[in-house]
Amino acid sequence: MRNRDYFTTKLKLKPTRPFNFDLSARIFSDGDVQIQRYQEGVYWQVIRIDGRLILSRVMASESFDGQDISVELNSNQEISAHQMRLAGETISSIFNMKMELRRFYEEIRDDRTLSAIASKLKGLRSPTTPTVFEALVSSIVEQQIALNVALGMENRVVKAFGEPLRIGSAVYYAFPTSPNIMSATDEQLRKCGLSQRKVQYIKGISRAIVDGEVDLEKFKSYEDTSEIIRELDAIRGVGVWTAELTTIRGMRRMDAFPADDLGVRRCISHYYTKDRRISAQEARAIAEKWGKWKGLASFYLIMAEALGLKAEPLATKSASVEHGTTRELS
DNA sequence: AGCCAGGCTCTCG
DNA sequence: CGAGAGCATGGC
Repeated sequence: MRNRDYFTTKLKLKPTRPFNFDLSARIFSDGDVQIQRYQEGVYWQVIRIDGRLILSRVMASESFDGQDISVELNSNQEISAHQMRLAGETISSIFNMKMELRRFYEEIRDDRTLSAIASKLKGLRSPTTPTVFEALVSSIVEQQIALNVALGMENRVVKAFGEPLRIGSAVYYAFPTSPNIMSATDEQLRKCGLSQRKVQYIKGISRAIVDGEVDLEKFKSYEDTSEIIRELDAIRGVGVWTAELTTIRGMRRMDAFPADDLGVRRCISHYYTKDRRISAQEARAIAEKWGKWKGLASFYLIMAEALGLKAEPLATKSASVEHGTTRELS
């Protein structure tokens, strides 16, 4: 369909159950309106399909249980059926719609603390970036500094080097590709707030990708998550923490467990040791019960803390989650 | 004002 | 080879 100066088309998605779109998208409530954001029931961001930019608007669809999803695509060129299918897969991937959440809930059944939290966050998915590159770059920017500070820097980088897409009177930006980053000067990247070190890491990785020395997408086909972490860790600027976050956020590896992460440690100590600070080793011991789902379990704890869920909720209050903005964690 | 925040590398001893 | 300095910005 032609709408003024751009094309628009719609498609539907059927996530595995249970799926709570509002809860899963809420992490993007504070997102930038020109990059990715969830507001008034609609999530939007630019995705790249066949090298072309498409604005995606995602919302709950009418279905028997209210868990199906409707996506509206806007582009400057006609969108083929093939591209629609790819766009659907990308959106499905962003919200982890194919993840078998029920397996996770079964696995943690013996952990009453986490089970209580999970029952209040039923249907929550952890988000995934469309590319491994995006997860890796974001994680590097987030090293050491406060999350809100890092997110501000990331948004500046996206607006400075990401490709713009004009839809109607609005302009949106796609996350920069490795060639986009490689062609940026150090000074330009520094102006986004990055340290000289991080500029070197990010440009070095981008150059290695463009030169064909590194292929981040290939890691998705690895069977062993720890092998991915080992190889990522060998890259300059990437340590174990960055590698773990990259596998979780960029490859849906829910078995990775970022025990060194300050936020994860804080959440575990909040819900398991009455806020007594714990070592990475203690954190690992507690996480042992979560089996192959340690990464998702960590995400649930972080969301629980962000939403202000009580430590020992058993019974009384309803399972509804208060409306409120949370910090963007993806 | 100064310290710390979801690390990592490089340099010393 | 272990310990420590240095780094970016913003919130407290």
